[in-house]
Amino acid sequence: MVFRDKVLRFIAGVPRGKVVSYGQTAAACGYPRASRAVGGILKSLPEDSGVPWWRVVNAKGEITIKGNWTATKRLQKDMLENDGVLVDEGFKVNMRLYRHTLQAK
DNA sequence: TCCTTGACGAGAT
DNA sequence: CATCTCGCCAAGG
Repeated sequence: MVFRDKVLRFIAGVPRGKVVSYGQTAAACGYPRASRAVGGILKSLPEDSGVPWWRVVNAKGEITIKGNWTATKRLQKDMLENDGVLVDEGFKVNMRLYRHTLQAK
């Protein structure tokens, strides 16, 4: 199992209405400090991956997307709101309310 | 194999 | 709260 696959699998496990941070995802995959790598993976994520990439935001709960691949801040915001997650004007979500936590603690 | 790239993060200023 | 700096890492050229 490659890091990339573990990441995708983890994200695929994030339930609707919840979000996770890049760092949290990296940690869940065994690399607490590979948050940046996670971003790199999502950047090159195939469109038909079926992975809910929009449920991944940075540690502050902010949508930190830059360019315009298939994804844009606007799109991610729509996807999240469609999930029932509130996104404010600054493209931020309240992590305290929506952060997805693993079963154990 | 070395070098560059970021959808990052935590801390200091 | 806005910036800057530095550390971390998988991927790709």
